[in-house]
Amino acid sequence: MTMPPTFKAPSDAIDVGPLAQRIGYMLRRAHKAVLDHGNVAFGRINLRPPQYGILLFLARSPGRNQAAVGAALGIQRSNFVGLIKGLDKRKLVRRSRGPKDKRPRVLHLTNRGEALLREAKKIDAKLDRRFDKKLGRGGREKLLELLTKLAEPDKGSRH
Amino acid sequence: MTMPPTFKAPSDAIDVGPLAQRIGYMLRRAHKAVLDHGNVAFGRINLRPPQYGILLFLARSPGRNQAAVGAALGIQRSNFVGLIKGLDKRKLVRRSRGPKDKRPRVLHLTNRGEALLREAKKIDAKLDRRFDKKLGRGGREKLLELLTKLAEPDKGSRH
DNA sequence: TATTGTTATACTCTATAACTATA
DNA sequence: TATAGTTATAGAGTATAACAATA
Repeated sequence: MTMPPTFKAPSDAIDVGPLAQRIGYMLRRAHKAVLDHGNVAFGRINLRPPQYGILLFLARSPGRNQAAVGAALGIQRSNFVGLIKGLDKRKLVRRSRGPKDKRPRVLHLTNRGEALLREAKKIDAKLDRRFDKKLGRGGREKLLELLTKLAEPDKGSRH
Repeated sequence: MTMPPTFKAPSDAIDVGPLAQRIGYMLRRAHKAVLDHGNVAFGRINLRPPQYGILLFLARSPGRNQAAVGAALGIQRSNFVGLIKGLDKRKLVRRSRGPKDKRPRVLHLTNRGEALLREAKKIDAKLDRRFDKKLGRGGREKLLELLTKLAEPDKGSRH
């Protein structure tokens, strides 16, 4: 197994050696690549990817409060405030207070929000086509399956 | 396809609906989960994951300068300074200046650096075993293959 | 002029503590 | 007292500009 040192000098691919086998490193690189694309694409309709996530979630599960939506998306409620305020100011979401419990702000998409979401979904589909081209047949489904397993909380973590 | 609203209330799994099918979202969740584990594990030997990456890279490719190592790891040279200084202060790496070109600082692992890297590799292997358990047989290899494809720069991006 | 390392700075994402108003 | 939203703040990670020394 004595291998000669590899110097993949020429093209734009860099030989990072054993790093290419590290899950954390490759997740970082892949996430950044995908995020960069998302920022550019959604930026055209003035949305950041997390805000698109909020719209998408509210279309399916309207009527939740901020804490619930934030928890589902993995965003702490304090950090959620800025995101949702941005959407509120643009009249993409409605934050109503119920007459019974006046603490929670119940979230709904407005008509404008639904319209923008339709645009955003087109952008998203375009992004997916680009990624599908890279990942190959069945690649996206397999990737999502594996990422879901990684993201699941540890069972019986005796660490 | 009229599906009833899904309320996966009980366990710790949250129903995020269509978000679970978004590559960017799942990459973010998976990356964070893996990073959290890495921070805890490598924190025990006072390393942050990017610093482990530097040691790993230098063991395989010694004698490069900061800009080269940073570029290979996807870290800008300005942001690389703090990371490498931390390793230098702990005598894990040597930053020498050649007599010919006095600008670049040529990087090598010290004996201490090699010793710590051996410890770090054990921690890394332990992390991998944990991830392998989640990912199942062949999961890690497949995941790395897909992430590599995603991280590759776009060819002929006509955007 | 270009390159290497460096500093300073800013912006995003994330994390924690503390406040308010409600319950 | 507990909860929901909010504010402030701090820490990573990342990005850009500018500078000094060197080539």
